[in-house]
Amino acid sequence: MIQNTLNREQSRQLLKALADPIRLDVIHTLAQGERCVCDLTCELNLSQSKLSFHLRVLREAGLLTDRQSGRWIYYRLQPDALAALEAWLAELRRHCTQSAAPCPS
Amino acid sequence: MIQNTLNREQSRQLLKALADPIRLDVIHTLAQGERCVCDLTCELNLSQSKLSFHLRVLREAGLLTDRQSGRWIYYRLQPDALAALEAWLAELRRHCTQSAAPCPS
DNA sequence: TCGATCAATCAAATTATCTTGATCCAAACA
DNA sequence: TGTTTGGATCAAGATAATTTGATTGATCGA
Repeated sequence: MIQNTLNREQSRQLLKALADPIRLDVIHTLAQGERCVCDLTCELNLSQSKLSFHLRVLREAGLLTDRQSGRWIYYRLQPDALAALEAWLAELRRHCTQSAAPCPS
Repeated sequence: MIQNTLNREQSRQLLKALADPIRLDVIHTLAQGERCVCDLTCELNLSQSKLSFHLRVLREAGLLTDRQSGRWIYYRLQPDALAALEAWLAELRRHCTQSAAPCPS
């Protein structure tokens, strides 16, 4: 990921992709290292097409990349995407804390 | 917010709450400071019940707090929630980057 | 080449989320 | 007290996301 400031739509996609229990499981599993799809279906006990659906969401959000080797496809995490989201959050927070003056009661 | 390590469910709620364009608009508006609901409906051009729905999602995720003054209800951002999510992401990323050894091709 | 395996994709069914309009409640003011 | 206003909530309908099972294409081994 070249840019480190996400636009609104990119950050929204990342947030949405992460806001799902199954996809968080995938993320946590891949945090331990690269896996092929068939390993993931076993470890996470998911049907093939279900996993494939969630992998696509994560991939399209930029959180995962894949590579093919023979008949297997390996997925791995893209920690840059997490870093970018973190930076986006930090930026948002920076704006927030500047002017927190309450309205007069 | 007392704890600064979110559990899985809390972080998922935060992520989901933020993953919506209208709610991001609300967040950005409140980043400029506290507002009452009627101001928000004007500024964001939303119907009363629609805004109310989204405010509830944000409030229940811990991103907003409200206070009543007379017949108005003022909402304000809870930057701690953003900070907590940031910390959660950082922690996740820390786990990721440790063992990124790819499978043998 | 044939059969088996890995994994993406599609359509249909299910489930979750959002929107709309109506109703209700509390505070304020006449 | 009666009326108005700000805002939450509810039920019904609309839309979006997820799940399931079937199909497809590619790769590999026999």
